[in-house]
Amino acid sequence: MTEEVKSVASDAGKLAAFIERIERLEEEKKELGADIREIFAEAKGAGYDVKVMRQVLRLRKMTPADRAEAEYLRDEYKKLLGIAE
Amino acid sequence: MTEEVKSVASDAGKLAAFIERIERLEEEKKELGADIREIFAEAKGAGYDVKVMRQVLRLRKMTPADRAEAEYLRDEYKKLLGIAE
Amino acid sequence: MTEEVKSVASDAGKLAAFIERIERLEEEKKELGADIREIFAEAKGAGYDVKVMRQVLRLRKMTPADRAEAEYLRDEYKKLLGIAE
Amino acid sequence: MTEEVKSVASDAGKLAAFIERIERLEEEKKELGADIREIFAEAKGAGYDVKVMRQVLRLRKMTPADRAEAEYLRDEYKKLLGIAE
DNA sequence: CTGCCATTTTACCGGC
DNA sequence: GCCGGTAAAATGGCAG
Repeated sequence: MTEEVKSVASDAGKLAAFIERIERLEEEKKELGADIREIFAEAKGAGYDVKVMRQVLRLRKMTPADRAEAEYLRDEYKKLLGIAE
Repeated sequence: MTEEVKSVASDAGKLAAFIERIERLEEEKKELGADIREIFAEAKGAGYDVKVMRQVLRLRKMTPADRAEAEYLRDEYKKLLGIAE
Repeated sequence: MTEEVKSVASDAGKLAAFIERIERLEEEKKELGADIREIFAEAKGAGYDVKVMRQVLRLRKMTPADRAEAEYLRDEYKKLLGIAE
Repeated sequence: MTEEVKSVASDAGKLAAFIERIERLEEEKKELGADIREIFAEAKGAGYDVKVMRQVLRLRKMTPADRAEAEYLRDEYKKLLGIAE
């Protein structure tokens, strides 16, 4: 007596609801992205270097172990290629 | 003759404030991403195909964009023809 | 149980070789960019409007892409309809 | 007796020639890009970390002064934000 | 010098 | 769990 096999056209409204909820959330996400860009612009106006800020943000996201690993690799590659410290 | 404008040692708190505001917003963005994934999971549980849903979302996004594109192309051609003859 | 697979201290020459091949190709790319700019300059000297030329180039690139796009959209819709009914 | 005011439809062939030369060069540029991506893939297959390779390439492009400046700024920001060395 | 556009780069997500 | 491709973001370059 399986009545629920695969949702099809019958509950189109349900699918539409899912889609719309997702679209709403994506819209909010987009706005947050805009807010973030605004803050970077503001920081730039205050004399900070946006690129470096992004690097730092990346570092703060990493665990200490990841950070160590990343720095280790970069240093090794630099050594192998003869880039001065 | 100060050419050095980049903010550095001064305003430790200001930089930190910018960074923290950004991190807060990124956190919210991340949460929205999680919410969206949840809805997909829910829809999947209701028998919908996630891949198809993503296609629908993409199409809904693209279709208006495409219309704008087509209009843009027409405009460009008109401009070019206006110049050439 | 070596879990460390990332190449590091070994093969200094190998890494350097990869890097140098890439740098060589990037160099060539850059030169092509310069050649292109030169042609624009030449065309400008011959009385053509660079901006318009760029539009023409863009249109010539986009028009086929757009056709592909339209076909793609049709396919997607067909697929979706095929599933829904 | 200015005969050369603005090139127009009359020398359409000339414009076409410029356009085609440019398109040819752009095509070559694109191929070089593909070649580069291929090398990265090869390096990856050999166990190298592509992301780090890109960092190193960037470093190699910088002058020592730029490099020092970038590292100085990054370190300062890290200090200000309390990121451990 | 600023804004725009193209390219590159990063992050995400489903599939294997 | 990793890899691949795909979409968004960011960076760099150019014309104005």
